[in-house]
Amino acid sequence: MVIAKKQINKENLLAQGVQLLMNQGYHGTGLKEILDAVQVPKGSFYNYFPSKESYAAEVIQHYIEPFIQQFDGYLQQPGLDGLSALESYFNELIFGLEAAEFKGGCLLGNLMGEIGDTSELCRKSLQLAVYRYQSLLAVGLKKGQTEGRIRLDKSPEDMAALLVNAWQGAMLRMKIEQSVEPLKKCIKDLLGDYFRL
Amino acid sequence: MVIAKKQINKENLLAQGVQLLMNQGYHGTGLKEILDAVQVPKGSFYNYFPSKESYAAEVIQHYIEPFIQQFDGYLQQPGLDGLSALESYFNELIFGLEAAEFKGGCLLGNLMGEIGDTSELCRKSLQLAVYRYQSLLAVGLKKGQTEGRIRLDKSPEDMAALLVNAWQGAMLRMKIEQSVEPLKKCIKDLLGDYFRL
DNA sequence: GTTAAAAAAACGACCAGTCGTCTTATTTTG
DNA sequence: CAAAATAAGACGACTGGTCGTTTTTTTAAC
Repeated sequence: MVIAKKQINKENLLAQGVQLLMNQGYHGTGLKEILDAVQVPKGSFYNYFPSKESYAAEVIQHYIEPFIQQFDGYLQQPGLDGLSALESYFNELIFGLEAAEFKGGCLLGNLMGEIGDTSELCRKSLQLAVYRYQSLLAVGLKKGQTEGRIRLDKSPEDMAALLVNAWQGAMLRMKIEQSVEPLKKCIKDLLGDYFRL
Repeated sequence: MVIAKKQINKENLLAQGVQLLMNQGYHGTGLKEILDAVQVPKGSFYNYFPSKESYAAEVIQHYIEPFIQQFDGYLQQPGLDGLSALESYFNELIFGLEAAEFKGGCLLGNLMGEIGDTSELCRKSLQLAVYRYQSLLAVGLKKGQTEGRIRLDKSPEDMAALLVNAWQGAMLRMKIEQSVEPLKKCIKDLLGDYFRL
């Protein structure tokens, strides 16, 4: 099958884009670098994507999916309450970022800052990705509320928004401090204190 | 005096750099664009700065100064307690960002994401700028503590760090939502609730 | 007239995107 | 069914232009 090969190429392009765009940014990454890495000829790129901008918009969606799956895994785990699921999930993230030596951070945060208000296409894609992510975190927080572990006087959505925002900021701090300490403090402040019943 | 002209040129370059780097990012802004804007010939750039990277590192410091002055103004204002100083300051920021139609956001946040872990020079500059800013916010929080308006069981430094992080995240959200709502919620959650006694 | 600062010109490398060409599928026709 | 016609996909060379930086020339200061 040739159609399969095409899907594989596209998948490879997206996966490589996640890595390169996260580490070097949108304007800091050339198409050639991406194409060389996945051994796709320059001329073929535009058979897969109409433009670099549209490609980046797809990369954004491709990036967030695993995170949603990962947290959803914790959420579905029987015998694990919502608050513990959140804690376990973020601890795993922190562990991974430490192992990766704080490289890259979050593609969403990086691109929001770099092109969040200059590329309409990417802005919409970022909006959707963050919304999906935040909504899922809100589910975990709501579960924690019904289980009596999380305060009830704040809406899950509002708490999720604060959690996402503080986490994004902590990721930026991680990058310049070269340490996961900001991440740990962020989770401790919110999940370990502010959100707690 | 010719030395004065040189200082003016350098100042103009830095001021223009703040605007362009904030709105378009590091890799998204060419030297030519900056130089054209302040009418400095391209060949002259390296009489002012050794490299683009070093220039950006200086732009970062040039960016944060007014914010420090602005908040310090509120802090010095007699009859204004620490918590109110923080609230007034951030409300003024929000007002300004709304008037500017959410453009740019925060140079520090944007550059932390884009080049915070690829340019060592800028990393150090960002580190210093954030540290200075956060320390000043901590002074305001500490003042609020002695005045009995802010909780005492958390250190001013830790609260300032959380405030900076959440604010950075809220700025990113502002850019993609094209709304100051995230900023308002961020300040309300932290200054209006979590930090309060 | 000598020295140092300023600016023009030039540098190779790279940018996103397009070109015509060649190869492979798909469809049409007998 | 097979052969011919057509369309779609793959591809590397190339486009004009811009990148950050360096070299060379011009200008200004003393």
